[in-house]
Amino acid sequence: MGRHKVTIKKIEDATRSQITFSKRRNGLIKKIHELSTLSDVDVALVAFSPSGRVSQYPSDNKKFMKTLNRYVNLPILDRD
Amino acid sequence: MGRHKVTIKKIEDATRSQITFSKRRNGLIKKIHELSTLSDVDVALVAFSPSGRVSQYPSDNKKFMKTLNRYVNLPILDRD
DNA sequence: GGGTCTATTTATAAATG
DNA sequence: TCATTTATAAATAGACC
Repeated sequence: MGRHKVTIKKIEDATRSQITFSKRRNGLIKKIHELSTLSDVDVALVAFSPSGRVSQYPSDNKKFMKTLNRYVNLPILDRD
Repeated sequence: MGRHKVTIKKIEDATRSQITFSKRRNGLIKKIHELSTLSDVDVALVAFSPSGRVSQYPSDNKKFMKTLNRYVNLPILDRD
């Protein structure tokens, strides 16, 4: 989407990579919030930026860790 | 997007909720893959379905746990 | 339960403040 | 950097199989 069609491969230009990361991370977090709300489910996301900073969803750490722990404590056969 | 505009609130009908979950989860995982590839970054996702089954990204458990551990070991001040 | 179609909404690439 | 604009690509709601 956007002015041009984009091929999904690593963006070598660091500036463009960072800009794309910021915009798409925002879109991703919005979509996760929508999925979580619409279907009333637990979702957690961790995303490292090109510079190594981290974003998470949900922003509340207790809720975030609760979802991760729910995953970790799940019998492996019930995963995916 | 789609035939009608949708309000972001819990879908009470269980069947519609499940269908929406499946479709949007697929879209979400595609977008995460794109972000991860375009900006060459680590991203991890956990999503529980309405019936309690879990989906994850990346599907490879070692890569997945590596990203989670990278997060857990990060100094709290470097988060978000 | 997953796959296809398509009208329509939404995300976003590039350009610009 | 961070926000806004706008043309265009992409996601998806509902219907169907």
